[in-house]
Amino acid sequence: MIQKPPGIDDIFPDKIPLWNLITGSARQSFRLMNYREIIIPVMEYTDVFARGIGNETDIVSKEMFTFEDRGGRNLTLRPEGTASVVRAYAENGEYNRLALCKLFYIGPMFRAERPQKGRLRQFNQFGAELFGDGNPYYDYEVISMMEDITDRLGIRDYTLIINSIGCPACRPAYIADLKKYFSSKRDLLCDDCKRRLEKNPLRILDCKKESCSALKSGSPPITGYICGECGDHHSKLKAHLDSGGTKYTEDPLLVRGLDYYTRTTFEFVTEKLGGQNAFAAGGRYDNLVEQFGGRSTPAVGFAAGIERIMLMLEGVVTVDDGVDVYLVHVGGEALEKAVSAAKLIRKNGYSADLDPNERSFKAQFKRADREKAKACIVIGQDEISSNNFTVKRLDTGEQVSISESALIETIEKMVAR
RNA sequence: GUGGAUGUAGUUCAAUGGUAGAGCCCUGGAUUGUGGUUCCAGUUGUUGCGGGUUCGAGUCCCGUCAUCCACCCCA
Repeated sequence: MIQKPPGIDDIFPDKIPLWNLITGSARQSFRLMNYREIIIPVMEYTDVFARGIGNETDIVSKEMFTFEDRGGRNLTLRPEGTASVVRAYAENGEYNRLALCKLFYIGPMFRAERPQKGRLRQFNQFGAELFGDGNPYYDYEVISMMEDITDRLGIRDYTLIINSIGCPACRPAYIADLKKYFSSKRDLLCDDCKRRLEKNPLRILDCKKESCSALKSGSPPITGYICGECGDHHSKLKAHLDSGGTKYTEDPLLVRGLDYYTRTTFEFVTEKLGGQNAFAAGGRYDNLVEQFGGRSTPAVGFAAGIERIMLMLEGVVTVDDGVDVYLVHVGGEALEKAVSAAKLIRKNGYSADLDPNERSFKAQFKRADREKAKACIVIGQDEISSNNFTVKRLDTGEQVSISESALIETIEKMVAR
């Protein structure tokens, strides 16, 4: 038996209603906020991610699907969306000129991690990016957009965590002191953190080892370092969140695994996903467009994991999408009548299905039931001779005999919920 | 990448080292034109794969692949 590679899943029809509910809610929310869709490539030059996300990050250093194509180009399957969108935006002069540019995307991402609950090697994200304005209102806008999507989906059991990690003007002093602090405790750190101490001391704050966690409380809080402008930005964001009625928790220890963030970072976390507690996250990245060779452009955005949201909604949301009409026929002549009736029904926008084999009424009704049909049309000897249709509503059992001219009207009544 | 657990019918699970089974699902039927409930009957297996031990392996051992969980990391 040929199998799929590890961590790569098929999504079968029974999951599609939930999938559509989630992506549909996201699209709806994006539309209301005036974001427009962009479809970005599934692979890029490796450099897009290496420079965008940061060479020292785990994503780039050990989680990418990277390969050489036949022309000797070094390509990578995208591990996230932001770097690609920024590359597309910076590369396209038309869009790069715009004073303000709001984009969203939906699609698969790839990371070569060990699969487990809520963590796949190919997974899907939707996300939004805004370019061209550093106003903290827009940090609020993308956060509230994700809040709106969870709201539409009926997700209540989550926490929004926010933080400011400063900017290139103020962060270096913080990192320097952080390094100083943890260096004095070096012997107590785990091996990973000893390495982080050299390469990216901020990441130590993300370590979940108890021994390292215990040291965090004594570390200098970032709040004491961020400059006036960053502080002002952060309080304005909080003011917007407050007036929008958005609940949040401040966590000065929230640092994210991608190097490009400046000022605002945020995460939507839940207890429901086991080890993988974040289902959406994002932040501001004011220097990334410039890094990609575009003109200096402030930007902010977020991404959400569709499969993780599906996990949260499983069992809570049930959607059934059966066929509208199932045609039951007996006798060769009846089949032809069923075929033309089915065509008429579909022409009027209702789905219709039938079994072309000569099977008993009972068997066909059973099939109709399994297909979750809302109504059946019965065509047998009686209907042939009277030139009528028998239409039966499956939930109530109500049944009527009508002429072809009344067929669509009758179906409309029975199929409407 | 590290650690632990688990792989038997489509599915959920049984089977002291001694002939591979059950529920659900699926197919058909219950006096031949009506589904969902009920009753009856029936189909379904290279026991993940490859070695080894044994008279004999689903069961014990080794390897391998995959899944799940945790670490790690992140959406």
